[in-house]
Formats: sequence, structure tokens, C-alpha cells
Amino acid sequence: MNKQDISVNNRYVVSLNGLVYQPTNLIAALVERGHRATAPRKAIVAFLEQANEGLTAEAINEKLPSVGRATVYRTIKLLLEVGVVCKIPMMDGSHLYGLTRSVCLLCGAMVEFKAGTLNRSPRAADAGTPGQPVDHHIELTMTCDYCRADEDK
Amino acid sequence: MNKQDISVNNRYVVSLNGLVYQPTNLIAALVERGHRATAPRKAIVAFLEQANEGLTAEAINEKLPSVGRATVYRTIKLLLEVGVVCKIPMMDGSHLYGLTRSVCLLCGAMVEFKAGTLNRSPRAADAGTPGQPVDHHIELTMTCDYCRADEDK
DNA sequence: TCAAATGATGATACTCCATATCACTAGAAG
DNA sequence: CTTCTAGTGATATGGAGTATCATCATTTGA
Ligand SMILES: [Mn+2]
Ligand SMILES: [Mn+2]
Ligand SMILES: [Zn+2]
Ligand SMILES: [Zn+2]
Repeated sequence: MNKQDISVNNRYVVSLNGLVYQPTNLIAALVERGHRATAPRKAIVAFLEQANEGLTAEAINEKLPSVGRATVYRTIKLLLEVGVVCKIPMMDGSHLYGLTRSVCLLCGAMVEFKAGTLNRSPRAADAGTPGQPVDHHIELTMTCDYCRADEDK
Repeated sequence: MNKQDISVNNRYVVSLNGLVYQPTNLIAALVERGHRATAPRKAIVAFLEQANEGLTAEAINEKLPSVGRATVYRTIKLLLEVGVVCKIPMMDGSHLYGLTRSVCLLCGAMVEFKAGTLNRSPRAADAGTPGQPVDHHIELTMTCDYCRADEDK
């Protein structure tokens, strides 16, 4: 099977092959990699899942008084490493985090990003240029980590 | 005249209409807006012009011992406001700065970015997604500030 | 030409985000 | 249970960027 393109407009990710969206269990993804399903992690994941836009680490921390600051940052880093969360660097220097529900592109692709997460990236690209941005369009060609590994064999 | 697209691959910006690259005098751009052409500003601009990639503020500061830290940040901010420098937020949280030599898209477009500046933006977009990025393509549609203002009339 | 006015500079202090430390807690395994 | 260790949270620390302010430089125009 060939690699497939993912088109990203300024609102939502659009699949090119119409395959069904297949959400990922974030906590399960952690456990599968040998991490523990702790209460703070569940709280952070739950908060990210109910959000409909990217969140700053500080916003997460403030909304979860029972979870320590350090744990918020640690958990975000962990979720980034596992790949179930996206980091969006904003032009003002702040960073937003949001869910990444991904299924491989080689084995039946659909990659879906919550509104307000990856779609901020093109906005950042616009802001990095002179003049007034009118429109933008980004295409990413990707594989999942597993299939990329297969490809290397 | 219609708006025109600017295609950005992962190396260089490609103009779609073949118009000639028209560099901008950065210091002149400052003076035209009522700022002064001081020695520290000339030094920073000269350093940015001879660089062939994006630079961090700290790198600029360290390479210019005669220029104070605060002035480096102030000058960068000023160059950003004037629009002759691009800010590229990197995935690791650092920021790179590089020249933006721009000519309007409506009145005869060519926008050229130094290698290593805007072309980092698609890389950041890649890094913000799960899995392995294979390729990317970004198109920006823009106008200059002046023509955008005309459009609003 | 010279003096007043204002813009710009640089040392320093400070703020804010993120990380490192470390004693302690709680989940996993037997 | 008991043991073992990953994980937690309070705190200290680090680093990037900003605010302050006394001093300096450039402009203006008398
Ligand atoms: Mn908290
Ligand atoms: Mn310096
Ligand atoms: Zn796959
Ligand atoms: Zn124009």
C-alpha cells in the first residue's frame, strides 16, 4: 500500500480515503508501554478529552487542583512521547496541547486532530510571514511509528 | 490582479510567477518608520544578513559582545513589527529569527525567505503530529500590508 | 553652534514557564 | 499482607524574555 496524504485545512483534518475514525484509548496506550494508570494521569487525560481546543499546561494545572504542577508537565511530556497528544507552539511563545487520535496511514489511515490543535499550526505559519495572510493549506504525508519501522526492514 | 499563491517546500520558497527577487534595506525600513539607525541595530541586522539560517536571540547576543542583551531582544521585536524578520517557534520551545525579504503579492509578488527560516515551520507542523513525517507541502496566500489596506476600502 | 528634548542603550532586577530534586505515596507483583 | 519501584507533590532551581532606570546619543531648532 502506498503512503497517503493528509490534507489539513484551517478547520478540520480531511481524510482522503474515507476510512472510519477510530479513537484511541489514551490510558491504555500508556499502560501498553509499561506505564501505570494513576489517578492524576486519568484526570489529565479526561480533561484533555472533554476540551474542544488546545490547552496550556498552566490551564490544565489550574483546573485540576488535586494534581501537582510537576505532574501536569510530566504527564504532558509522557503523552507527547506516546504520541497521543500534540504540541502546538504559538507565535506568542505559549504552547497548547490537545488530543491526537491517530490510526496508521499505511494500514488504513485516518488521522484526526481535535479542532483547535493542529489547525493552529498553519496559523502560526501565517503569523511568521510578512503582510496579511489570506488563506493557507498544509499537506502532511506520514506513517505511524510501527509501519515506519516495518519500512526500514 | 488576483491574489497569488506562494508555495513553500522544505528547502526554498518558490515563486509562481517568476518575478524578480527584490531585497529590502532593513535599516532603511526602520528609519522610514521614524526609528534611528544606531550602531547596535546595524550590528544586529548585519549579523542576521550574513547568517544562512535562523538564529536564537541568545546566539545573536553572544556573537555581539558590544550589544546588550536587552537591546538584542528589543531590536528583534522592532524588526518583527516592521516585518523584515520572521519568528519561527520550534518544537523544543526555542525561537529562531531570520530575514524576510518581501515584496507584495498583489502588486507583483515575490516573497523570499532565507533558507532555514520559514522552512522550519513545516518541520514544526510535522513534529506536532504522531508517527513519522515523510513529506510536507505548505501553501500560503498573502498580501502585503499596504494592499490589504487597499482591499478594505 | 549649542542646548533642550527625546530616542536608545545597557546593567540589573524581575517575572514566568519548565525542569530537577527529594522525601513520600501508591500501584503492581508475589 | 509485604516488598519493590514507579509515580507524586512541595520546593528549589534554571533559563528565556521583560521591566526599570540612570546614562548616552541623536535630532531639532533657537
Ligand atoms: Mn494542579
Ligand atoms: Mn551581547
Ligand atoms: Zn501502521
Ligand atoms: Zn502590495
